[in-house]
Order: sequence, then structure tokens, then C-alpha cells
Amino acid sequence: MARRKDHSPDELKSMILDAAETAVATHGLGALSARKLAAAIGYTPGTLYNHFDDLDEIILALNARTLRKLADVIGQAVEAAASPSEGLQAGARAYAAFASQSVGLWSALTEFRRSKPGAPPAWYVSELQQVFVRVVDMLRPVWPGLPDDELAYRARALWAAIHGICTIAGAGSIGQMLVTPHDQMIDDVVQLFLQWPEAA
Amino acid sequence: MARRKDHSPDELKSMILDAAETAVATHGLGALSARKLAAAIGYTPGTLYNHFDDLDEIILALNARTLRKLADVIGQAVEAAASPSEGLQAGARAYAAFASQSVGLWSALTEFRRSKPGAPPAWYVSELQQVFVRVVDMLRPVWPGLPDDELAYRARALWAAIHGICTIAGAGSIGQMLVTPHDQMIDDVVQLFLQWPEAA
DNA sequence: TCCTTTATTGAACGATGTTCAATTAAATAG
DNA sequence: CTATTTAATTGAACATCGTTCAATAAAGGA
Repeated sequence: MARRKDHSPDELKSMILDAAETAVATHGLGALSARKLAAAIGYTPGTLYNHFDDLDEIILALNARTLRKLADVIGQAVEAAASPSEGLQAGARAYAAFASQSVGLWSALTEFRRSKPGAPPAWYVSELQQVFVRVVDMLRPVWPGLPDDELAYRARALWAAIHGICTIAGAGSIGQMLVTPHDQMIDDVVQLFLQWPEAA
Repeated sequence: MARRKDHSPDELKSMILDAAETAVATHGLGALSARKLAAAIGYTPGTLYNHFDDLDEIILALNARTLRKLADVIGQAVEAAASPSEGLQAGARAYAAFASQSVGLWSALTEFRRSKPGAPPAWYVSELQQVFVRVVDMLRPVWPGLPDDELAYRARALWAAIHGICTIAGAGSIGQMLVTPHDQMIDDVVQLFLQWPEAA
């Protein structure tokens, strides 16, 4: 029974990603297998490879989705804030909230390692940079007039720090280290960054 | 050919861990398999399960080793420093240097996810806490008189931030984000932490 | 209606972690 | 020195994994 026009190629692609998303969100990245994924959408494993190169590509596409969600969540939090520094606070909190509420999807971002060596595909790198742009935009009004490269530098540092807190807080072999409610820690670290010395 | 007294149980255990260490250090955690590991020490896969419960337990034991190395490296860097704040700087740099020089071993600490749910075994958690104690000891002379719980809190925050920078810097799907030489970033973030407001 | 095109299938391959009865060598008892 | 117990090692087996590909079956065009 081939060419079952039940679903168009595009429909299938998003069905696959939807199924992957629920699987990873509920049971973690480790529970994702080609056979289970195919079964979840009512097809056989071979079909997956007709629409994606790899399982790697499927996961990467899922991670790209997650990155978009993350960018949206951060963006909305920043927009709703009253002042630039409150925007920074809100953005960081939104990131941490997303990480703790969608542990499966969020940790797939960091847990996943491509099986083949080399740089990730360009479309994925571009997706990454769009999130990064959101962070830079969030920081710009905090230090008005700061050169863009210095802004980008601080954005990376801030993001890394927040990300680190979420990593240590999340479950994992390192996990158990951070029992403290980390909302307070996010706020404190943001406060530290707000005191970044003027003379860069 | 059983009971080849070639190696005592303890010898075998460390042979296994040595082989696992070189494999993970050179080819990453993904390259570790029971069969390759057994072949590397001249035994069959079944033997591994005579000395360890799981592959999980082997990796956890390897990670415990890495944690000890990490604690030593940090400790030595701190001791060699002239002042408390320079000690903090040196400790953070040592952590980052270890992470970049031993990427395989270091990222195994974060990449590894136990297959079975629940908390990691007590002996591993204790090993984790010993590294943490090193960080607290490093911070104590920086803020003399600070209560221990607040000290622990700042230690976790600092560690998380440094760790985050190393994570974003290291290879991975998120990786490509931090092209900047991160030594400077480590220093800057440490400087930020040194300005932690007195009134906690 | 025939033919081309193309999505889907399902069997197959190699590799994975893990288990376990059988084997074999060392340690111990007589 | 021999017989027996003890325990480490094996290798085959099982289920699962990602991935490939010839065969198949259905849709679209002539």
C-alpha cells in the first residue's frame, strides 16, 4: 500500500515532528526510536527515511522547533516588562521557566549529539542565532550605546550563566547538586550582570 | 578458559575503567560499547557484567574518577594562588582548562544519562559533593565571615555560571554559539561574582 | 487502458546492552 | 596426590536499535 495520499509530504513531515515532540517531551530523548516514531504516526520505519535523511535530522528539526518556542517565550516576557532591567529579569526567568516546565524538550537541546562529526547544518545554526539575537535585543536597552560586539559578548556570558544554572538544576548525573529553588538564583545572577562595570 | 588468574578482580576493575577512560577521552562517550570495551582488555562482554552491574555503573565510576581529577586540578590551582580572589580566578580557570583539554571526559559528566530512573547511587553523589566542597573552600576566604549556607549558595551559582560557559563553549548542538575565546569570559564572570553585594 | 512515477513497505544487516547455562580453571578437602 | 567444590569466564542467544533497498502498490498523465 504505497502512495497512500492520506497525507501530503508536508503533512507527514509535521506529523513526524509532532510525534517526536510528544515522545521527547514526555519520555525524554532516550525514548525516541525510529520504530516507535513510525508506529506513532501509523507508518513503518522506512517511511521516515523517505522524508528525513537521518534520525539526527529529525531530532535537529525538533530542536529547531524548540528553539523557536524558546525565542517566542523570551520575547514575550521581555515585551511585557516595564523597564529594560525588568525585561532582562523577565527574559531570564522565562528561559528558566521553559527549561523546568519542558524539561524533555529543553534538555534535548543539550543532550543531543549528532552521530556524524562536523558542524551542524546551516539552517540549524541560523535558528540558534535567532535565539541569540533575541537575547542581544533584550540586553541592548539595558546598556544603551554599548558597541554591538561588546553587547554580543555580554549576551553570550549571560546566556551561558543562566543556562548553566538550569543545567545544574535539571536532572542528570550532575543534577542533584542544586536543590535550592533556582528562581532566586536566576534573579541574583541577573542582578550581578546588571552591575557589569561600565569600562569594558 | 575461566578463572584465568591473569588478573585479580581489583586489577580487572581498574583495567576496565582505564580502557573506558581512554575510549571516552579520545572518541567520546558515544563510542563506548560493552563489546569494544571488553575487546580492549582482552575479555568478552560477559566478563564486564561480572564486575559491574551495568554499563551505567561503569560510566558512573569513570565519571567519579573524572570528578576526583577535577577536584585535584581545582585544588592545586587555588593553593598556588597568592590571594583569595586570585585563588578564585585560578580555580575557575583550572576548571575551564580541564573542560577544554579533556573534552571527552568532561562532557561525559554532563552528557551521560542513566538508563534507569531515580537518583544516582550514594557513592557517586558523595563524589559530586566533594568537588562542591572544594569550590566552597575556594570561596570561603574571599568573603570571610559569610554564613555557610550563603557561601554554599554562591558556590553553586558560581559553579553553574562557569559550567554554563564551558558547556556553551564545548562542542555540541548548542556549541557553535561561543566562538569567542572564553578565557576572558571566565575572568569577567569571576570579576562579576567578586562584586556580589555584601547585603545578602 | 497502459505506462511512468513515486511513496511505502517489509525483510534484511550489523551493532547494541544484557542474560545465562555450560565450561573450565583454581582452591580446597580427603 | 586425587576428588570435589567454588567461582570466573565464555559464547551463544534475545530483544532492540538505525539504516538500506529491492519489491510493491497506488496515483497521475498519455
